[in-house]
Amino acid sequence: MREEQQQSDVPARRREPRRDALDNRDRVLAAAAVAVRREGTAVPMATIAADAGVGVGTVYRHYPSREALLNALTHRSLRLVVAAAERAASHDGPGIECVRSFLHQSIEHGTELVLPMHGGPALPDEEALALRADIRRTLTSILKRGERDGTIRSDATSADIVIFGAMITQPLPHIANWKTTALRQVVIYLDGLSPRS
Amino acid sequence: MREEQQQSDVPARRREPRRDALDNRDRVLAAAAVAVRREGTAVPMATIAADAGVGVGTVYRHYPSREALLNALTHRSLRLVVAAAERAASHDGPGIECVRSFLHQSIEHGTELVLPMHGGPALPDEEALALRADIRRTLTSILKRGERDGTIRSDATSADIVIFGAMITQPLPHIANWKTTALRQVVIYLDGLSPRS
DNA sequence: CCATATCCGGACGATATCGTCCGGATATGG
DNA sequence: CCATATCCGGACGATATCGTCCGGATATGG
Repeated sequence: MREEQQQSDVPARRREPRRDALDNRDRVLAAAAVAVRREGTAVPMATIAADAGVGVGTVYRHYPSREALLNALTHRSLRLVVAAAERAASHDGPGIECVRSFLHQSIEHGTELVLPMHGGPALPDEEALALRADIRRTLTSILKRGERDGTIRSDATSADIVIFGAMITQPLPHIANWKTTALRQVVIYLDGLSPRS
Repeated sequence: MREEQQQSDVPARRREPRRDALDNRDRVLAAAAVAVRREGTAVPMATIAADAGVGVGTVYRHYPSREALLNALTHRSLRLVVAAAERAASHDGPGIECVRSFLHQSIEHGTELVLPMHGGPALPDEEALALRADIRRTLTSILKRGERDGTIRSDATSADIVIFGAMITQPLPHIANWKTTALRQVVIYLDGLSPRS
């Protein structure tokens, strides 16, 4: 009663995923980020599919539920923030310039980011915690450096930077050049981060 | 063929709206603000009705469409901001303390505010423009005062304050005490608003 | 090049939300 | 207190979105 089955006790070697499938997966995730930031987390899946140029079936195949999709979006955002923090930390200049770099990168990412503040899920899972820890560690080292070289006040914490970074990525749809506006807030905030005279 | 009609060429004197109707109207608007900030602008009308403790019919009677409701929410928010600015301006202390008061009041309003940054409509109508002008005027006078008494840098604009105020009213659902976090950002920002030494 | 595992699009039944409408309840003016 | 203008709740038909499923297309390994 088990003829015609492949040898089923050996976990069948699966092919690598097809290239087109991986491409579509990326396209869906990128389109979903923008769509969620534009229309909210209840944006119809059909809209995301259309924006990504695929059928709804493809969206559901890669992300079986809206929850799974939103979780993937937030993980992706956390990875983007980790990368931004590490790039900022690799700068040569004083600590405050690393912070500036981090905030500028956050602005550049713009509507690609879907974090809890933007309506994304809270994600208490292990991977998210690890990514958050990464961000905290890297930013803390930047702040320490700034404190040593006298460019950052000593009571600043990584949470301050993370929160402000998320705040300025709120797009201001009715303002034509919101990037300029965001950069302006960064200037003032960085002055606030300098040691008190 | 016009007997039994009241004299119809005189614009019929309407009764005042009933008290219960006005109460319901307010309850709906307040519940809608919180619901929209919690679930986005696509939140089901039935949810808003349930939160307000009324039937859906009552919501649609006062606000015939979702668009009308969102517009009313944003008008209400603008009125709240106007009031906050004027209360801040009536303080006796130096200019920077007026700004602090304004930002603290914004935090207190929290999820009552539904502005374009929070997903609300852009509202280019006449009343909204007048309210925005009010806000700009009042904040500008505060900044001027601060510049004169030496507590605020001279290049700060009312737009800076408005935008930052809207930014810190983004709630951070995954953070237990987001008010504390917001107040912390205000401290740093206000230091950034002080004149450079 | 061929066999086939993998993937795709989108139709379709199920479910959710919309916005109206009306029988009954209630506040108001006199 | 009474007549009635005003208002209310929620049922209901219309419409929108969900998530599955399968016939056909396509990339891959050999």
